[in-house]
Amino acid sequence: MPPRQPRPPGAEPTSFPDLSASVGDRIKDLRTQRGLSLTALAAATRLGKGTLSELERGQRNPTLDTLFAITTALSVPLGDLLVATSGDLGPGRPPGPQAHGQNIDAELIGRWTEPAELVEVYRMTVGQGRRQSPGHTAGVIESITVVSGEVAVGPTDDPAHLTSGQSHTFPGDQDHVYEGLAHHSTTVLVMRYPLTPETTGDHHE
Amino acid sequence: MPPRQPRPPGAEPTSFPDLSASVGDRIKDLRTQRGLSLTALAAATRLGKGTLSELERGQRNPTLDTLFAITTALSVPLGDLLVATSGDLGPGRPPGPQAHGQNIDAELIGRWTEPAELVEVYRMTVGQGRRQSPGHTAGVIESITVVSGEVAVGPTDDPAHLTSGQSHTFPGDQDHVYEGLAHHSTTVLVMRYPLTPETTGDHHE
DNA sequence: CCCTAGCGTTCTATGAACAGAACGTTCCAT
DNA sequence: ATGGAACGTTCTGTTCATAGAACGCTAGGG
Repeated sequence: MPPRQPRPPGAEPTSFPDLSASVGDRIKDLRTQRGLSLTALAAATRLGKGTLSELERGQRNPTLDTLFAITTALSVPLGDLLVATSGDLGPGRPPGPQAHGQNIDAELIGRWTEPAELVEVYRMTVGQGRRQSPGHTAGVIESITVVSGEVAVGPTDDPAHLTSGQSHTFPGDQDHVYEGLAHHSTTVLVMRYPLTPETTGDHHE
Repeated sequence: MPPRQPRPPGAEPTSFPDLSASVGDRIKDLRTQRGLSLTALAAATRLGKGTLSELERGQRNPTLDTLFAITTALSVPLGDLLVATSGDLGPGRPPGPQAHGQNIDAELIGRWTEPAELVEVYRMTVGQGRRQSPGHTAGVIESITVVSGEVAVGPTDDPAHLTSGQSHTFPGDQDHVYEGLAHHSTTVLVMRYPLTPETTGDHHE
């Protein structure tokens, strides 16, 4: 569907139902592609689910903040909402942008490839308590920066104790632990996966 | 869900623009490029010129309709406003001691509010050379994690030397430096702006 | 000196975007 | 059947983006 027509002078000054509708369609496509419910996307974006419901049906005129919250949760560039061309979102990426643990939530906010590695950036919130993580694929390196709260992270036998503003880097391919020491902690997690020839890169600048 | 950005009184706009500010800068650039006054652009877009004035200064959170009206009047694609975080960082700010300068690109990939602060996450790429950054608004804290390459960052008089996987945290409200030591470096930058309850609005009703 | 004309900013009222709760539905488990 | 869990929709009150007017500023002309 054409996203919209450049409105000739004399048309309605307010509200372009075409535009809102096409953006809404696009959001719904992206959401369902990932198998997310409205409730899940609402949680990931921190938007009201009523808001999303009406947005998807073109009954709202979203603000820039709202659009940005949605695109980052869905990990697409902002422009992707505005070119309603039914662009499929590239290869893989079935799992969706966020993962749940009892105590841990991770939302993918950035992902790109370097010459020799794939980089993913997560916003991770950690509730109080300890959580073991088995090693991931070989060669993975994790860097965590604490935004708020207090955590102990790192190799199971030698975790680092971090508070606001502190960072730590450790190998992600051996068992490690995330332990929330405050009631609620927010962190930024950078994961770097060595690029094997099979791991085909993704797009996005 | 992000309620509203902090706009500390009397402070210059940050040179790591938040989303609204960067879009505002972009609009102003495009408008002045064309020799248009606010009044003229208001007429062309059928928006209030007060609206445009505040938009350009990052004091509003425009809706999709508003953005569309502006882009069509200026005949640029909508996406042109939204990638405004790429490119030069801080419009022509510092004639400082930068040797090669300008070689910095920052893309906003995450943004949310904590109870007491606004958090922004950038993917920042740094070319070789040194770049001074003037202090941003009071209380800002920056944390940088190097993904690839090699940089020296921090307070101008005491920068830290970082390579892949290393991180550093420093106050962003005093002069600091970003220096790329490798030909090309990629980093993740976390900026935290204190949210003081009263700085939310410059006017009240 | 006024005056007027253009500029960008600030003010005021209104309507809409928003969060969150309440609702109706469907689909399981018991 | 009955409960409850998940879904998407609708409702309600609050916040904020918007239009347009009023304002202050800087010329330039008579």
